[in-house]
Amino acid sequence: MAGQEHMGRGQAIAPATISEVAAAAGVSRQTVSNVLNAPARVAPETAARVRQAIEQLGYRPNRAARNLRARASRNIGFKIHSPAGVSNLLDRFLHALAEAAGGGGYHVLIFAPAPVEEELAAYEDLIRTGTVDGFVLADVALRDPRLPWFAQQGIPFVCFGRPWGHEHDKFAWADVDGAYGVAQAVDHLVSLGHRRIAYLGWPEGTGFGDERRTGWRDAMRRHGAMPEGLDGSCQEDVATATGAARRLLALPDPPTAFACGSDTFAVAARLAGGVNPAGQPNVEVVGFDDSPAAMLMSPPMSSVRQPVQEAAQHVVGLLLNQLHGSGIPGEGVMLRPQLVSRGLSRPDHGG
Amino acid sequence: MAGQEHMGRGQAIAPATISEVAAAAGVSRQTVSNVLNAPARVAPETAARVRQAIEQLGYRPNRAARNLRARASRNIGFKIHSPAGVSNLLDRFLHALAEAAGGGGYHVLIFAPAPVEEELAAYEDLIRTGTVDGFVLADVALRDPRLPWFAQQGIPFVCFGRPWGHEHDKFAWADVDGAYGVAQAVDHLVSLGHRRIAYLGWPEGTGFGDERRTGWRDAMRRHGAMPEGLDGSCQEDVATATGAARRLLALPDPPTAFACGSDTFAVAARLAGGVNPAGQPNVEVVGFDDSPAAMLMSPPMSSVRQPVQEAAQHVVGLLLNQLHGSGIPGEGVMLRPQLVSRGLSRPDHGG
DNA sequence: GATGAAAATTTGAACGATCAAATCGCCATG
DNA sequence: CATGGCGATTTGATCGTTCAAATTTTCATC
Repeated sequence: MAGQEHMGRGQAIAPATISEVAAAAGVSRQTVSNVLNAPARVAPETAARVRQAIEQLGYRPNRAARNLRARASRNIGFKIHSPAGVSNLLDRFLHALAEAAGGGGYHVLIFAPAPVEEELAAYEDLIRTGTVDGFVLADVALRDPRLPWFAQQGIPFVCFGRPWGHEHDKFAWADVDGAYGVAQAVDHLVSLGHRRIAYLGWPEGTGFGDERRTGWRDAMRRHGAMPEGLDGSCQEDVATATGAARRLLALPDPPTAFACGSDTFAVAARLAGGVNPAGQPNVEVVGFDDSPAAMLMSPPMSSVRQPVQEAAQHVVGLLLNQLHGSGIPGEGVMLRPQLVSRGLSRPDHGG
Repeated sequence: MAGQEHMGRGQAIAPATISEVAAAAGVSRQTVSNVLNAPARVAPETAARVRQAIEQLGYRPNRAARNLRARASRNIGFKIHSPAGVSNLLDRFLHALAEAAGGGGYHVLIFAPAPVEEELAAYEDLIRTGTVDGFVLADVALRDPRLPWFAQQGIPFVCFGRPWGHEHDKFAWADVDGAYGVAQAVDHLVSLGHRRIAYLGWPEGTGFGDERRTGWRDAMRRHGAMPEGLDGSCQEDVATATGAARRLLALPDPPTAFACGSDTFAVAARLAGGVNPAGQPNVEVVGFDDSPAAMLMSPPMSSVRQPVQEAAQHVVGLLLNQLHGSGIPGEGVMLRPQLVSRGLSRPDHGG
């Protein structure tokens, strides 16, 4: 009975080798290898015999030996950074990344370089030792110096996020259209009856933040609303952002709603707006990232959700294309986020 | 000039091998190896010459070859699961894990088995192929069947969380004293003048949740307060938990404060309690996990913070001990969480 | 200067897989 | 019946490193 049962019970694991399988099946090493990697070359009965031996011995090809011979690790490197803010975007992305990588026979290897100055050295080390075949970058900054450096070194990589500050068609990336997302937020707020819609997000210079702000401004103009004076860009921490939102609300003609660059900003906007005697927020707020906190707030908050799963799939696809030689390093994929609308959506609001 | 400069610029990377370094330094392969792995065996001037050659060629030992020879991957496997709730505990843990592993020359390899039924097969595969040397489990359930299975298979592993439902001294683990944490929360609430302190957490059967509830009950008794009727255990989603909290608040002698099993429960308790005309919450709530949301709430919420960094360090230490033969698989480390007290802490609260 | 011990270095083999080339067996064809 | 061709299988070499054992060098001692 070939079986599901485990054979060695309780002992430390000493996996079978290809030679042991070959001996058990009465064939040579190479034939076993062919059964697994080029079944067409093997006669059907031989293949069956070999497969049975594989089952019986629980054989699985050794990864290190394969890697050595193939000069490839089948690992994707990902630098993990300390989480900040309420968003769990990176969490979701990492999960999706592991899933997508697994589909292609790859694994995700995470690392956390202790001092920042050693970051480039850490990347270089992982590549030179053959620990990973390439990288996924999820924290691309404006004019990120890593990108040209990677390219110059011939290190394969793909960005989750556009290479802001560089020519987009020189690097591989998958990203979400932030301008479209914020425009959706504005459209939603307009449909609720709002005209004075402020923006709360990062100050000029983050790339993705600038795009989101542009999305807000363009959408406002499209609706014939005036964005002037309603830009509340500031640092992404609640204290600062709450202050910025309060300043806007103290204007002679204050905003009745906020479109925000992130859920952290959105939380700040809600705090600044306060609640009316019925416990309802005085300002309508739409966040970005759809973090768990958005749903758990009272009342729940609308937020723009990024298609993280698709993004991860594209990122992995682009990287594998590069690794298998069939892809160019200058390829971009743009995805559309989706507004998750929450709340009672009654337009009898401001005024 | 031995250098920081990179040498091959723009070309695909073809790292130097140990033989090339040996040739450049005029020594044999083994001497180069010794310089790196057993410097005491090499004459000082020879070592210097070899080191210079290493620098010049940018040599880094190939990981696959090392792994093959050493029969070890120096990788720690970690199954990543979809995030849920406001807590970013796992995020923080994963970051700390990668950091701790890196300190010991290891890396963290994450994977996400698609269907749950294949989970054990996925673990087995990673071990049999030598892709990882052991596992860290951060999602140990009550009577988790993986633990005895791993032990029986001789697969090294360490749990972040106690092996509830099994004999604790049969497995390796590091965990945080949940009872102590909730007791701290109760102490804090008592010091604020509260006596009627309810508990909101998971229903019987999670292990860690049961311990936290016990911590609340024991602390209440220690203070001479009566926990009876104030246990609001229910599923961990906001709708359900809000309902449970409301039922408690509707009692003839309602609680004035809540100690909670997680920040998600705590958010629900705050929602159920509502705010007074001044915008202040009607009930005092202490959460667990100190998620970003706790700090961002208005007013900020106290929460019990787990020493994730230390936990990760211990987890890695215990695993490496097992892998290096000097550790037994039945060792546990208990850590103390710390209450992060927030808010204006004015004791003039309850009726 | 011979002797031996200790230090320094080198050689050969092995880890487990796959690639490339060689060999074997079989059958159709002339 | 020799020949060629083709499918199936095997052999030898190799990926880059480290272990174990062998060898060479150094140096103190008598």
